[in-house]
Amino acid sequence: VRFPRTALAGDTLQAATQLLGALLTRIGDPAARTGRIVEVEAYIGRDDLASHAHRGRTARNDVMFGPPGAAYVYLVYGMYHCLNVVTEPEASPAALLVRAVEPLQGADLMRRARLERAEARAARWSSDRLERERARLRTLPDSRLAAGPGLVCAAFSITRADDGRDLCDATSPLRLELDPAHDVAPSMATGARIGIGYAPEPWLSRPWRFWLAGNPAVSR
DNA sequence: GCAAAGATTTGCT
DNA sequence: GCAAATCTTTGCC
Repeated sequence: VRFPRTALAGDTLQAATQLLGALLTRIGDPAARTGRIVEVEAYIGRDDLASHAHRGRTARNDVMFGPPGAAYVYLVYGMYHCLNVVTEPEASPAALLVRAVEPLQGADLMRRARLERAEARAARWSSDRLERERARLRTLPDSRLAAGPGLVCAAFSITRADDGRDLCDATSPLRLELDPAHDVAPSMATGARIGIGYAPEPWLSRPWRFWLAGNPAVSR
């Protein structure tokens, strides 16, 4: 089922409750990778000192200032990509960081994507380090394949090339889908955002992280 | 131009 | 619990 752009066009905290439980799909040929979004974080407006938008519009965060439904993808710590879903109307910079996804389809492809990423980087590694990584990935449970924002992008092969892509377009190779049969309300939990120690209060403690309590794919 | 930091993940102490 | 890995973006000179 198509994910309605209207669910992202308004209040970001409201949108978070819609995005939680939705499906993220990467089209492949012939197989696709699909998972349920089980953890998100909201970054809202120029005032939010934890948000990339707080210093205004730049080349990197440009799509945050654009229309809702676009993918905002950036590189953190020089090695991990993070996927955000842009919310709120144009010129109102806000987004939801996709922190964790529970694999539903194509977990084998996600595992392979994680492995290929390690192999691509292995040129500068010792041979036993690569071997250890291979062994670790072999025994990693499916539920941990995308259990973190950097891991979501590794498992779904998301890079800066996907920045700006329309996630609400039903023909997009990377897109959102609604799962009407799934009700997240009973297990939804909220808390402070993670990894924003640089931000002062009250932003540091804003309960803008949402997750499905008890789900094995939630980060940490 | 250059220096510093970062919406992370992993492994070791 | 702490530090390393790794490189783009940003801010300041």
